[in-house]
Amino acid sequence: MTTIYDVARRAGVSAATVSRVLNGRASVDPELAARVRQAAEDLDYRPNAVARSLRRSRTSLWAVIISDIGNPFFTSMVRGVEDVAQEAGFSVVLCNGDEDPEKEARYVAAALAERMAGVIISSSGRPALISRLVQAGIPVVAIDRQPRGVDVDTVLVDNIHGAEQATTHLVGSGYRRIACITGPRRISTAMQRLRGYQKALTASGRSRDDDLIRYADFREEGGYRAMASLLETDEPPDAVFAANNLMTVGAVECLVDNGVEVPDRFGIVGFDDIPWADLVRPSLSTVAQPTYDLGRTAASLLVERIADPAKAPSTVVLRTELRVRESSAPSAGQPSDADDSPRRRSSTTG
Amino acid sequence: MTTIYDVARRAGVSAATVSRVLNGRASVDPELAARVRQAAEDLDYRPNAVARSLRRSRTSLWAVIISDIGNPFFTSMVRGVEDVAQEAGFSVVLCNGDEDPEKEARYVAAALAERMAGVIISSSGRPALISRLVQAGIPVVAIDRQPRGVDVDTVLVDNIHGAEQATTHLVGSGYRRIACITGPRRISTAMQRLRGYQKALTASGRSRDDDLIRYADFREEGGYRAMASLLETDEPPDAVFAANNLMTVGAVECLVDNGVEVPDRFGIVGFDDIPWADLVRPSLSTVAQPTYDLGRTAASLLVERIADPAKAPSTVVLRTELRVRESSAPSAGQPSDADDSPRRRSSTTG
DNA sequence: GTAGTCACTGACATCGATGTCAATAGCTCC
DNA sequence: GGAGCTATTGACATCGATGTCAGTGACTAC
Repeated sequence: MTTIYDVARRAGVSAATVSRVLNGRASVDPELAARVRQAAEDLDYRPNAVARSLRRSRTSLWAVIISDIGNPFFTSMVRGVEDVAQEAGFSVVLCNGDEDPEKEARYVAAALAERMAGVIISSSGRPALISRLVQAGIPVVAIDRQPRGVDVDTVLVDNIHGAEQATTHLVGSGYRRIACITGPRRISTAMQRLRGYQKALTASGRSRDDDLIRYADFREEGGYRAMASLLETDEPPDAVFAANNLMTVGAVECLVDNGVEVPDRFGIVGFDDIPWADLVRPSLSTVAQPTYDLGRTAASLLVERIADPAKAPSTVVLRTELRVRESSAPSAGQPSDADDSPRRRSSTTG
Repeated sequence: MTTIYDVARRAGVSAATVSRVLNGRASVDPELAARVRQAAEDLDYRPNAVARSLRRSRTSLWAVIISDIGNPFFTSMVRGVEDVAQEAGFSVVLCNGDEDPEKEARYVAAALAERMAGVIISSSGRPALISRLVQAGIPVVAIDRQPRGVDVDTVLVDNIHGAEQATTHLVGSGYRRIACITGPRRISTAMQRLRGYQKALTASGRSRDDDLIRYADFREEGGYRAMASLLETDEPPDAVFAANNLMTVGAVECLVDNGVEVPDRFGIVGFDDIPWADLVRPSLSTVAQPTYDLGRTAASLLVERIADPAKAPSTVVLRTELRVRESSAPSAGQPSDADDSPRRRSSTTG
């Protein structure tokens, strides 16, 4: 690979001058500048980012550590991050924490070792990981999940309100025994969505029944198993609120496998939209999150923090939106166009 | 951040000795070594990967440049890469090319500038990008898509055979006018899958009709538009082979929106599986790819290439598997259990 | 004519880790 | 006892880009 010295030699100047020309930071004689540019082009010179990072003690890479690359929620978020990052002159690399604290720790270590310019993290692990980044002076933004006991910029959605709205909707649709499949206790979104569910039940005057709550793993299989376990109880529920998209899919698969009629016999609403929600039969009611905007917002916060590392951390909360589709609307409550639209084929035959 | 000199000072040795202890490359007095390790731990010392990379002129990061992070095909592949990378002591960062040659070029530039240890790329752009990496001496493996005119390690699936099998299956199911929605002409998989389709039609004695071919963009919207345009022709098809998963979803959405009965009036098979293929109604017949193994294989090739940069490039071709579900099986040809399983609700009413 | 200002340039140190080389000490062998 | 060997250690150069500082020449102001 050609270095700055090769360019300097070819242009007949010093390395310092080449650096000045290519970074445009100081004035250089136009004729010399032209020679340098020509030499750089002739040699197809590309500055060594490693050397530059070492000298400047900062890089131009952001690490986005997401907790499950297989979850479409994160992929859309990443696009939002990328778009802002690019405008600000950063490149984004993704790290797949995979809901595995070990794996996540490895990526945090890598981000530290590589002295990344910033980190956006949706943590499934210990808040200590985030503290470590903060202590090392690496700008961090937490996204989607709130790390406990660490004071960093954070972007969240109103989980409690979203879950409350979804549960209230199930109540309003006439379901009587509403269960909740939420995520691991250590993850803030799991607990907040559970709280929203409980709040809605209390508000509608229902008694609280912990037998109706399952803590799963935010994955499809976990949702399936949790649903199966709910169906096996003495008094099975007739509706469920699932705290993320993959578990919703798992729960529906379980219902289908057990021949339970959705939505007539059983209602379901999931937190977070899924792609192709319209293609699935019955189509799924969901609490949609502004995933792209989550990413954009987090990235903007990161840009600000990099510009001013001393500023006080802020938390941004974005709103969710309940999207009612077929899975939570028993035929009695359906809008009148339900049966003649070609996109709707609700199973009212059973 | 603490440096190697801080550790050296605290342990009362030279920086060289610290380096030796921590890398275990040369013999050091056990007592000194213990002091060094203690000091490193006391100070929570983490070697600066940037400085190390500069000195060694190689990093321990792999870049995986995928063409669409929203496509589940790639997410599963990435897991395969990660698992192998970890065993070999590398970290994987993902770059989202987003089917955009510009964006992809930026990530290739970043991989070059950062002197990444290796690159696995599913290129949507010009082969020149890959050549540039090769010329710079960066180990590269092409995955999923074959770059033209560049001699690098490559991992592919048998696209022609898979497409041929899918199309033959449509022929065998009794469909008569079978269309093909493929991807951009510049992408090898698009052209190979088209060729497989054509081969199958020729083999079954059908005449070739270029009006039945659409070149879309490998995305959902493109699939939708292509399907719409096929339906608008004077002699619309009664079946379609779609060359990737997202376009298949788009095509199905278009069919549903137009009230076309699948599979009785119209058959469809897509290349590459989708998650929740079983939840979608009608469930989709697909050509499944061994995505995880694709990733593992590519990663293994990369490990070998890094170990021996001079070895001759090899190409590995993995097999696909046709998964017949509802979307390509009109009721006449259905197996007998089609109508009483709770998972099957084919629309035989129309 | 001289001091002062300005634009421009190159030499040099620096970022942090590591490879190389020479120096030292301890040992064996004859 | 001295040559020869090995094990261990630190000083130093190095990777490539860039910030700093001093020096040069041209120009202006008095």
